[in-house]
Amino acid sequence: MSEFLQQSEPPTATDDPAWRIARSVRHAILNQQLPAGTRLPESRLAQVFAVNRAIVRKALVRLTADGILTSRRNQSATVAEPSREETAELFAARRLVECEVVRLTAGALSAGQRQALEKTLDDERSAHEAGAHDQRIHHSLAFHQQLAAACPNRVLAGMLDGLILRTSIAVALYKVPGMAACYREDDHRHIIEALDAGDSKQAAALMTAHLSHLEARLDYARAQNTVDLAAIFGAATDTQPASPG
Amino acid sequence: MSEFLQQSEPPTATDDPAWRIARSVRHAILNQQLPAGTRLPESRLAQVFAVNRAIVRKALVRLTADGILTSRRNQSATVAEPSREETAELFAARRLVECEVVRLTAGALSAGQRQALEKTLDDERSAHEAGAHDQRIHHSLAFHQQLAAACPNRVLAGMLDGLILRTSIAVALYKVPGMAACYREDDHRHIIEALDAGDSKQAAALMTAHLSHLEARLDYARAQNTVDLAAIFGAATDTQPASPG
DNA sequence: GGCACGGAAATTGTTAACAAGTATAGTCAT
DNA sequence: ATGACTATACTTGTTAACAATTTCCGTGCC
Repeated sequence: MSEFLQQSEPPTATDDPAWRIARSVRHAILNQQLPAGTRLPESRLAQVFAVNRAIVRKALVRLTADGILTSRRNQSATVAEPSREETAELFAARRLVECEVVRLTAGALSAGQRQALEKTLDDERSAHEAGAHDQRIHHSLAFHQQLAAACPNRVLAGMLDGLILRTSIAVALYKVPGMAACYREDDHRHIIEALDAGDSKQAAALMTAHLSHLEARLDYARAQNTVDLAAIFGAATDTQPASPG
Repeated sequence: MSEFLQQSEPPTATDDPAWRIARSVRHAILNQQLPAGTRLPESRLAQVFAVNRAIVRKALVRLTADGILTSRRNQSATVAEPSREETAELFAARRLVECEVVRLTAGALSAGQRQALEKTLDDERSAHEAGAHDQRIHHSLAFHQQLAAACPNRVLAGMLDGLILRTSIAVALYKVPGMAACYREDDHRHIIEALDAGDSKQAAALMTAHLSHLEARLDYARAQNTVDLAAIFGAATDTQPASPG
């Protein structure tokens, strides 16, 4: 029934082990370490995170509800593989939601939020100039997430969090390899400037253009690669430790 | 992270027992049988639905992700109790999403969808004239759900499904008792007419007014009542059958 | 009468084990 | 060499039992 309302779920289950796993998976997806279609077997995740399978299952159910995993019966959960149609729908939904978010946020940024955004902008620019493609994407995503966090409407913010995740899967799936060069460096900064000026209309227009530009450079000819779960999540498996002779 | 994307999750888990439970709970909430704050203990639901607790837990995790239940650690899940602020945010989000949905749906209704909507309109009117308050609400919700189902953008449709559920909880929580009389009978019909005419702008405007009118007549002085789970879900518990004699 | 304390009941958290289904690889026949 | 077939390994589904926590109620004290 539901796949949005991401948000940080404030006090309730921060110490829930299932939540730690869900956060790790989301983080890995945002950092493009888990391409679309990647299988996530319960037992494997249970090993990697050193927890019971039931706990993994809880995280998996949640992530499936978020729409970033797909679960078929008696089969491993996999990272969602949004079709061309769904990708278009995701971008349309995100334009609608994120534009409203910036409208509501215009002129309402706290000093701390403004400062954090500025830092993200700098980090992003640095990464771009250094040619650190993955880093730039990471900071770019953080920019949008901070926008969501700054939105006074928490419901919309949660929806945007979910859409950011899902669109990032689609982008990783359909992006063209040499995409970094086409990155429009000042988009984010212009949006912040409109926000500072309290110009909600301008901010929304810039966001629409920004997202449309991103969508326009997908080419729908994907390639998926396999990954090592243990390496990504930084844990040892030691199921078959080699004994030195 | 996520609480939206309701939708029917087409092929994957239709036969999943956890799904049956989740659907029953959603249905009960939509029919105002489970007021906000109602506790839903795992063992009790396991009894009522004659399944294992793990299955119930799966449904509960999902419904929590949907934002219609809240789960605190070591405590029973309860039906969400949206605050005044969250209710306002829910309505704002729903206006945004549902207006876009009707915009996209205008002039794009299939014959079957059009016919189903017409029937719902008739049912709603009949229920209203008969003074069947609960029935009228049921058909009214069905109207909005059918609109979501008709939307070509499935992502937005899923988000709307979730928002309809959550706003219905808020409405049940904050509605004034004698609300039936204030129901604006022709709102839904006018929207359909705009949809038929392909007038997306008019349809969106009518929907905004419709939702704002609904929100405006909440009074934020709630009263919650307890309920009998077994009676609602129509199952026997027989934990302590009274022996005659 | 109200409040603090304590114990019992109820409830969720966690785990292990088994059952059932699916995918993989190897074999054999064509 | 290719195809179907079978056995094996892998993965998820389901269940029961125990541990930890919370809630509820009754008691005693102020």
